[in-house]
Amino acid sequence: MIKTELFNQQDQELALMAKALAHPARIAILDFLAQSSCCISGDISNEIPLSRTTVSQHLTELKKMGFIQGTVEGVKINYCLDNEKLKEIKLAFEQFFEKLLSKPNPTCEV
Amino acid sequence: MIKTELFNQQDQELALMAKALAHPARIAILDFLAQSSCCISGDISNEIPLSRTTVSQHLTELKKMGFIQGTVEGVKINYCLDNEKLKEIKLAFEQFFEKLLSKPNPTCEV
DNA sequence: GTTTTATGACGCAAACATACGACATTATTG
DNA sequence: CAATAATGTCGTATGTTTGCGTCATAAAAC
Repeated sequence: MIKTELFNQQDQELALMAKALAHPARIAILDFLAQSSCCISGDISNEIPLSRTTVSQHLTELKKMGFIQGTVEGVKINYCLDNEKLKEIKLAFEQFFEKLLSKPNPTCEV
Repeated sequence: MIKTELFNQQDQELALMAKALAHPARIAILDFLAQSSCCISGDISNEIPLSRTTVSQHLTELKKMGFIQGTVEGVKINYCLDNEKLKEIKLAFEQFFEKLLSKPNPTCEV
């Protein structure tokens, strides 16, 4: 019943990136990682009003799409933004919107 | 079980915009509307490999988030991009990514 | 005024996402 | 090596999205 494979590769990828941002918790996590000058581990869970388990899942999701990286440091894990990848993602969105806006508004009125 | 209301307004709004883009069909619809020099009605269904009903739902979703407008013209409906609103959305994403990238990559290595 | 055409609304089933507690794992601490 | 701490994984409940067929509606064509 899922039909995403019917669409072209580029559309699918942009949709996946958008999906990764499609939850306020994940936006908040990215915000928090950007603000903490160095990358923090499970302190993220304390900043997000969700259970540790749920936050862990959101982190996994963000990692899967390349927004963040995790570095094991003993028992702890340091998560941080992947700035290079973020630049790519930013560019993908920008180019998409540029494409949409490259034509003047059509005359929709009858 | 839904906990979005626990997050701040801005995060919620960005998440909703991202959600609207989180399906390849909706990306494809926006692409198509951008390419057709004037706005087209149900021809969109013919361009998207999904049933007319499903496309209609995706259109409703895009309209709800302000990406597109629909103008009734007799039996037909002309859909078109809302360029003004698109500019706002584009800006919101840009500012979000700027914020994330405003700090140098933290030193994640041990 | 009946038929056709273009659409949206409704309802349902299958797939996915979200949220969480309980368990497993692994590194440190004592 | 036992206890503790920091995490991830699994299973499960519930909520949401996707996709579609059928029906309703309303303009246009006959």
